[in-house]
Amino acid sequence: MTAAATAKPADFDAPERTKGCCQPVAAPLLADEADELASLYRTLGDQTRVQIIHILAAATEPVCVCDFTAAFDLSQPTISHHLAKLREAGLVTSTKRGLWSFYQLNSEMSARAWLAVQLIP
Amino acid sequence: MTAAATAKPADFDAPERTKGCCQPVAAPLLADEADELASLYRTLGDQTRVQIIHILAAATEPVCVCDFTAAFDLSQPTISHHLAKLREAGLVTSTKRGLWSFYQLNSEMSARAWLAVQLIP
DNA sequence: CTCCTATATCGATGGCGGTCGATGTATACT
DNA sequence: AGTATACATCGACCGCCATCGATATAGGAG
Repeated sequence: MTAAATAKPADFDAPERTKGCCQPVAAPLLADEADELASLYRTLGDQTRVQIIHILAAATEPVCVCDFTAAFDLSQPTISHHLAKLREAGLVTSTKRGLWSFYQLNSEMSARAWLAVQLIP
Repeated sequence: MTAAATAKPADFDAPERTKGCCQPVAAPLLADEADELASLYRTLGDQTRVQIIHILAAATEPVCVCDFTAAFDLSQPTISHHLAKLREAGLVTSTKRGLWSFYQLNSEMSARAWLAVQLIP
């Protein structure tokens, strides 16, 4: 039997070739762009950092580090580590005020990052 | 000197308390919701999976696994692993057709996942 | 100056995940 | 039957990262 004569068992055209099935696919993203995107997602791929962003998004003023250490059942170095990750990713900024550090969402973050952050309620 | 008498060195009100600086912060997200969000981000936090989503978003028909193995410089089990991750996350669906498996974006993925996927050009 | 507090940084540790080769499974062809 | 192909699964390895205790830094209080 020929392939063309058989009824199509699904609703999309199967490749006609009987050997190999390769169709042309979209050109890959530039490695830099794909890695930058994946890096953004990876930054947000941690429950604690999601909660930190949630708190910052709801705050009307910069939030003190001590408030984060009080809000999570984690050590102070771990909180500092997560805040540093968010800072390095450009998602938050920090200002020192005496002994305290205050964090807020970075108003100048990339549009892409802003959309990603907005998924957090 | 009293704290109230000093000029404010920044443009937001510092906590008046001299001991501790804790302000009320937003109630944390439910652990399940935060973890689900972080899990979604983590699924997209890999360059290869970003590229796979990019290819699927540009495709007009389901894409054969062999096209992915041809598009990446990775072993076939690794490609299968990434596709399985995307499938478990509900971002893609697969259909078998003879020897071949075809993948496409899951048209029924959650609204949140859809927005996250849309960040990939 | 001396002590205390708040935060950042350092080093070590444990676990998760990307990767691969080997193998299993199912389908097609002879 | 037997063979070949496409894909999934398994087991192991290895690097990255979240976490912690310990320490450094720096600013305020006495």
